[in-house]
Amino acid sequence: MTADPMPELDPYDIPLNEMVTYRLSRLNAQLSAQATKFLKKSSGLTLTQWRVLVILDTNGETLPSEIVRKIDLDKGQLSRTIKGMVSGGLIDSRISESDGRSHVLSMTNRGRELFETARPAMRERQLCLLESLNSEERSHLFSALEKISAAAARLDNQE
Amino acid sequence: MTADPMPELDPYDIPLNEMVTYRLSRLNAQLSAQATKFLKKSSGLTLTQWRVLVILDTNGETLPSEIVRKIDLDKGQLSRTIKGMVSGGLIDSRISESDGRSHVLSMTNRGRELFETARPAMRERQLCLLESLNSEERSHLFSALEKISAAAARLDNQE
DNA sequence: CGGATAAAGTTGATGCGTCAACTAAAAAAG
DNA sequence: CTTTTTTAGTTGACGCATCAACTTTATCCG
Repeated sequence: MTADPMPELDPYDIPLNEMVTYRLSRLNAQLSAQATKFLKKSSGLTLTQWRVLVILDTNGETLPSEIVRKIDLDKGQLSRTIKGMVSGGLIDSRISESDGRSHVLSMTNRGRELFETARPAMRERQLCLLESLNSEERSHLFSALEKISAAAARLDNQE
Repeated sequence: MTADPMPELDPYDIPLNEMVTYRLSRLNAQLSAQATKFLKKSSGLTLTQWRVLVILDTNGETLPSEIVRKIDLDKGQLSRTIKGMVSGGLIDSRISESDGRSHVLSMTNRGRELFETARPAMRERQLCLLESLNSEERSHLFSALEKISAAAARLDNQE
């Protein structure tokens, strides 16, 4: 547990004791800005709209509550996103017959069209990112992310 | 809070065709929400305010433009953050004598006080997160993040 | 059955992150 | 010394992320 050389850290220029968290946040910002740009250029979709369409594509008719569970999206944010997508004609929403609280969502033709427009670039991008790591590196990465997440969860609980 | 801790990956039809990016965004969300909570509880500082104070602590008097360069913060966001910090008495801002455009920032006593209040918990947290990985895992992680970032940059450039 | 409880969504507030248009001041170019 | 270009910072707009309060509808349970 001695100090080990961290790549690219100027000793006197380390901002926060935040190296790990800071790195993650920068990379995430870079990636999501890029995804946003790709989507905007190809289809005008936002990232959240895209994610909703991905779910609808794979699952068919879906409830907002399922989406919340699947991608851990805040239900408030999702509610607003859905509102926008319905009024933009990307999806339809109808009240479930079996549960008056639930809204059944489905893709419209227009939604499908935009989705298919965006898909190739998104797929290509995903592939390019994945291929920058070999499978060992990838599994190491996922394992490290998992460990950090677990450590964070422990911190949350011990409070 | 994840629904599927590790969604099964079908290499052909990737579920959220976003595995890497999605994972990173979730972990980042978890970490930054936690940092926000820690700060709110200990000192009432926001994450950005905290980062600015960290810089001022390490560097002493600093210009906004330097902060932008150091932590890659959007200058608009920084401008607003500074405005709030000045009006909250956390920092002082005076026009530079050598450059009428530049604002020299410095921590006030109150800013220092809040900073020192928050620091122990933040330090402890950072340590706990770092210690969840051994030094080999850590260097692998950083290297993987670097590779992904480079791949993303290549994608940006080839456009 | 009827009251407590939980789940599905909606809405408001706040912070973070990015982009673009703008002002003012400094530096470079001519 | 003026014109042009950069740089510092401000402001507005939008999307993403979280939390909290609230309404409506289902469900649990005595």
